Amino acid sequence: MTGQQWTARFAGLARLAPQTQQILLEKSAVIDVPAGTTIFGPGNSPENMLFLLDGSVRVQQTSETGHEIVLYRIHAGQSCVLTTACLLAYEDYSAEGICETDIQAAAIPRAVFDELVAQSKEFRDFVFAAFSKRITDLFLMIDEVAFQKMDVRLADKLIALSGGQDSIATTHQKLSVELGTAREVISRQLQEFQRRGWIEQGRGCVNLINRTALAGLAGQQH
Amino acid sequence: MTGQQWTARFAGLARLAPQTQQILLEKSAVIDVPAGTTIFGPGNSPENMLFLLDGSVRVQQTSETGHEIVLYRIHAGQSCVLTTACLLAYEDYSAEGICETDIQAAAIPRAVFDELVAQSKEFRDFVFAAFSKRITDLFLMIDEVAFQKMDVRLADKLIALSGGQDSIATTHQKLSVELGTAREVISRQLQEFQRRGWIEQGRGCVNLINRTALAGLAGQQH
DNA sequence: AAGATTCGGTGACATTGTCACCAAACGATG
DNA sequence: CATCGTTTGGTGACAATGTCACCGAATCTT
Repeated sequence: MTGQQWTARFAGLARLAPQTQQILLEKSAVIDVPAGTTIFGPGNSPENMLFLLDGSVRVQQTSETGHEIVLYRIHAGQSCVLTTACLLAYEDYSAEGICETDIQAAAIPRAVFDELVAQSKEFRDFVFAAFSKRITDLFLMIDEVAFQKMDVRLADKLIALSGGQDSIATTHQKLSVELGTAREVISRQLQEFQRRGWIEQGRGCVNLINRTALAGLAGQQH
Repeated sequence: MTGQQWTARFAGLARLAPQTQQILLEKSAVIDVPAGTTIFGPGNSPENMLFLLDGSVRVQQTSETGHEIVLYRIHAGQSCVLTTACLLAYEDYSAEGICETDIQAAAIPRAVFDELVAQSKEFRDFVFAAFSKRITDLFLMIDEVAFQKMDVRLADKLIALSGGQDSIATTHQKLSVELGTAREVISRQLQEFQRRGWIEQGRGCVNLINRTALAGLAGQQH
């Protein structure tokens, strides 16, 4: 992947005017970052707005009590809205972004971003749509954290993390961070799922045996 | 309050170029809405972006299980970011905005908003700062809902709702919606605060007796 | 092979959420 | 004023979840 013409690969950017795409291509740098890197976090504000070309970034937060929770993920074709937000508002991050895979991203300088927002209605719509989606997703997350039962949330998360595969490489500890709960809660719930024959467990992995049953629980609303 | 020159009254807008302020003043309509009105919600998307000149709007969400939770409030000088978001992203609202007081607002048509974002760097900064603040506040709320103890959250909320006064006109039910919990939980916790001599209760009101003690609990982080 | 670390299991208990009631206060109405 | 319905808040039992203090087994390091 050379990075040339990357604007054409994503629906949100391909509809930009040719000269707008040209500015993006000319004035941004394509960078590669290895998995595990913290690309932004407290005391580490990037100079540029990142547009993710390949890979995924996990955004999570650590509370003052030491509890962690995953807020969302950024995938290829998405911009890091929090980066954008903090670039523009001069605020400290309250969250950190960790590369879950090796990633490739376009680094767009602040001034270029501002110029594009001013010049291109399509780019404005892209940016505001990203903000909007992020906020409404956070609304849904608040609803889930506040009101959804843990078994439903865990079933939901297992389906989401499986990505169509039947085996998930993760630990109880990592799952507890995904949902903002305690490791013991995950252990008990997975035992219950196993007792029902919906999953099988190994050290560091969970195998989905009955995806339909899990999806049924996840789909329930109360 | 005539509404003339309202742009000058708010720090975020007063620094706009005079011609930008002129566009805002000329192309937006100042409207008055009585307390209790739902200014936006599912199936009720406003045509305009609202900029609040006076009063406050409570934004809350009802889950599919019927549980309610207050997400945030919009006060004078703030724009309704969710309105903005949905104007620009064509999405359905997942939340509703209810006037807590009689309000006065400037209704800015979508096209005018877009024009201002394109023309004025100061306006862009204002809008993105509002989005950024909203998102980081939602991060804090997720952290609080997921990890903070209920007594701390309630003490915090009582201080916030008091607005410096020593008497709060509210019900246990309303407080439970503020925190996304059950009425019984609020009742028990308020009884405990009363037992400690921190508050006194009347039907439909809570009187703060020992604000310092409440603030101390609210300030604790674990 | 030995020691350290990670991973997961377990029981006891505290906190919070849910449910099914109840009674008192309040408001509307005749 | 008397009555009725609604709102508000109190209560106990129980379920779900969070917290704490452990433990042993698997894995990794050296």
